[in-house]
Amino acid sequence: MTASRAQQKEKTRRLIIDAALRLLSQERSYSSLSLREVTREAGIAPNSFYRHFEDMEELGLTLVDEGGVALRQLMRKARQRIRDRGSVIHTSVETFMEFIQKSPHVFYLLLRERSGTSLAFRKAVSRELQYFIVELADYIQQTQNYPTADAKIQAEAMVILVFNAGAEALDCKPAELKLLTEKAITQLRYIARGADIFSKGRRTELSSSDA
Amino acid sequence: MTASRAQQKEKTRRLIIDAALRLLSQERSYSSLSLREVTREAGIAPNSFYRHFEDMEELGLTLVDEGGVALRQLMRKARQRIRDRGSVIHTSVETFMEFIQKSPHVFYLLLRERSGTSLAFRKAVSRELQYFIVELADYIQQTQNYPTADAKIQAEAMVILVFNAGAEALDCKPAELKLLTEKAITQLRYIARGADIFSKGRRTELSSSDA
DNA sequence: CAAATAGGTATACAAATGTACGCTCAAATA
DNA sequence: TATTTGAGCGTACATTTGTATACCTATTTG
Repeated sequence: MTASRAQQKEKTRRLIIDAALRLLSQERSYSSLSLREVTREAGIAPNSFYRHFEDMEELGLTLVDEGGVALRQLMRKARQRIRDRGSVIHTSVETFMEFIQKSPHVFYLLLRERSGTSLAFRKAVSRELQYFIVELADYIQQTQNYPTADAKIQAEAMVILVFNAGAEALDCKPAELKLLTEKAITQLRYIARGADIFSKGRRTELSSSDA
Repeated sequence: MTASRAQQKEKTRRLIIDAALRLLSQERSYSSLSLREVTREAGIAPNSFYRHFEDMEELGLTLVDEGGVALRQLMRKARQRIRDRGSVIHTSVETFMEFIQKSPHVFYLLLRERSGTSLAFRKAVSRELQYFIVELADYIQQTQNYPTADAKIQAEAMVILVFNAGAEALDCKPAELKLLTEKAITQLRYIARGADIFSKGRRTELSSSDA
């Protein structure tokens, strides 16, 4: 029952990843973490870090990827809920807010590195958000059959606003959380409505030229 | 023609402020600056820093305040332009994008500290953004006479989207900048349109109960 | 079973940081 | 004019950092 070398290594790797994630908070950004700090928290020697990651940047990108996975799981859950209860906007926003409450550490990372100092990080976070945006745009396009470009612009605005609401949620008392959620929902409804009006003209143009 | 003591002190203070601002870039956040680094850039001794600021946080908050002043100047300019050429949305977005091109250092600061690790910083940036939001909400309320709460929610969404477009602009080639601006304008139009539809019902309710 | 491999550690060092202490000397005050 | 004040500097020190080098030892390989 001795663990294989690969298994043991993976285990330590996870120690590092979890330690880094644990250290993230509203008062602590990833870029402010030192290598030694992470290894200390993980309970290993500083040098052991290098057996798993080239440097802190590589670990960071790994964390962003992990965050992306968590986000996509969330997305799947939201889709399920939408099928069950209808109301895309309401369900999406609420699911996202629940996610932030449940795993804030991941959100700290994504929120900050999205506008951080490392281009690699910014790109990585942006890539994760694109999954959301594309998926949402698809949904919009299917149910409303807008032009693709319009749907994407709309989806992007929505994701940004929800993300922003999440950021605000971190600083607010639980009592205000509901209000905040409602605000985001209202904003998304504005967009949905507005985009609908704007695309209506072009949509009919398209269908008549298609016909 | 010898400088008074107070004048000299103010001069050095500016050296520090300007040095810090100069060090900010897409690759360098305020929180990553060291006190020594700033004084080195300013051309003074490390210890002299303390004659002007308690610590780096105090300097940072000063910078945010300065940034706020710059923003409000910009806002005034935008208002003037709107009077001249009409089209609130188009003019506002373009003015803001010009600002980011012209003084990106201030924007680096606001962008990052808005979601940074210091509550004091987050509050400071939020306060600066509120000026924008309130002003915009006032404008909306006056020209469209919506309920106050609705106007504010709408204004907030708009400011966030413009701010976000600014952040994206930092990473994009000058050629793509125009496209990005147009995207933001479209998003704001969605919101304006959508909010209009939504508030229409309530607006008539109000005026009939007033009459 | 013997040899090679590789995850983990201990020690060590140069670099950088925040800041305490004490000094200088020009401007302000009395 | 004599005294006080305070901005700016130089030195110093403890702390933390990333990482180079060498070593140990359990697993894997031949």
